Amino acid sequence: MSDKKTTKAREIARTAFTVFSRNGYPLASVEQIAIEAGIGKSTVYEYYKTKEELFVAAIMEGAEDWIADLKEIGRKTHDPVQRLNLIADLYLKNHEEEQQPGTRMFVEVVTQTCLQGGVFYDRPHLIRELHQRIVRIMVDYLLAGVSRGQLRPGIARHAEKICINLMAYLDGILMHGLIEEGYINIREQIALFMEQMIPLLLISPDKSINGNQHYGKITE
Amino acid sequence: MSDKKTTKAREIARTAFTVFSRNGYPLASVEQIAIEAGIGKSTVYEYYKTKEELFVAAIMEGAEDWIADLKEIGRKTHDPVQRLNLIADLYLKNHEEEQQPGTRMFVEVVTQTCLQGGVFYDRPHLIRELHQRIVRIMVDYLLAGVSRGQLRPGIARHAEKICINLMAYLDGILMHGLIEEGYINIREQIALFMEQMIPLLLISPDKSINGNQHYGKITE
DNA sequence: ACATTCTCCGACTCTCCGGTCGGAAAGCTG
DNA sequence: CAGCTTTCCGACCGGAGAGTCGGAGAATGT
Repeated sequence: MSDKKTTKAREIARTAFTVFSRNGYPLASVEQIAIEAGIGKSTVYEYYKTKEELFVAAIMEGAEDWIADLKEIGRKTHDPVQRLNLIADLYLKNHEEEQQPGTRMFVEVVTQTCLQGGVFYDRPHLIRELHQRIVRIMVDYLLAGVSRGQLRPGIARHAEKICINLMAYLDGILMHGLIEEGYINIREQIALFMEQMIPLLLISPDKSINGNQHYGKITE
Repeated sequence: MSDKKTTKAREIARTAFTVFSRNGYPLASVEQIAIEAGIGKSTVYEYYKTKEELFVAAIMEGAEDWIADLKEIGRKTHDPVQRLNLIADLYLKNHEEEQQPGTRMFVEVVTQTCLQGGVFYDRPHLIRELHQRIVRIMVDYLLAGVSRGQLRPGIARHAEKICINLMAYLDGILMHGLIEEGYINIREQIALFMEQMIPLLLISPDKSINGNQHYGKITE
């Protein structure tokens, strides 16, 4: 019974995720979520006490998927450069997905975290913990690259900063992609960025040999 | 009379800007804006037909300030590296300002542009034009740097992409700053980024001489 | 001082939506 | 089938806020 209940609760949270990402928290009505989940509005309240609680559940559901994808990369390859490129691909995949729900939800999270009266305004730790779990995974990838002798030892000290900067860039470019849909070519933007960034991390100063071939050369 | 009227209209738009940036579009009530502007709610409607129209005016008011600051940089110095660092400083200033209204408004603009029912959802051209004006200014700075022989000619071809990437990064890191207030040191993050980025643009491969001294050395 | 216009706003309406409640339907037990 | 529990939901409540309206009061003109 309780098992059945949590399954249904997660189902509702998934539907909620799509509706929240499409309309944003304030404009997404519980009724609309209920309709798309094929249930009555009151039924939603059997599973979640408030709209806020439902939103938190929806975010957590989405975040766990994201983190799972990130960890999957670590299993797919042990080459640090490959890993970085796959991370960029993960963002890119999000961008190319219909409606870009992931990016929109990221924007929504930022809004709800920093705005007075936002859902996460009084629970910033929830978001911070997610953020740090993600950073941690990426830092581990960089450090593993140093251990394997492929990345410069010097970056170990800045590993966290580097990862945060990478995330910031990728989040930022996807947001610009939302605004300038069709005008900016996100794939090329990211390719250029990675092509410039990765050589800075490599142990060999000879970029032409170890350079990033993942997206093909962009610069001359 | 008409002159007086536009002055007051702009005054209202400025107040609206602070309220929208603090509470976000949906939660900011016209009444609250009226209170903070020291006028009655109905008076607001003398100047703006709808809440949406007021929001657009508020955004435009803020954007013009931002663009003016950006142009000011071009007048202050003609050194391209200086200019880039001053652009980063402009973002940083925004971050260090109380409440970070600029960043919040950027988030709000993204939300209102890409969400169904958002204010700019049906007028994406307004945002796109602003975006392109900003990109254009930054591109001109890069091209001027190439002309003066300080930046590599090769970047001219990618100037727009480079500027968009820089903006994406800066916007992204400020957003992460909103989430992780106090945990991430934005100044150091940006310093690291600029320190890595600028040498890639310089004509001389000798980074130790021409390197970016603006924030001081971060890497070893 | 009177008329006219302009600026302002208090009080109202109307709609939307989060959340509740009481009871119907379905499922389980014996 | 009868009794009990669990799951569901239609109908309602209350509050918030966008936008309206009619008139008060100030400013301007004559």
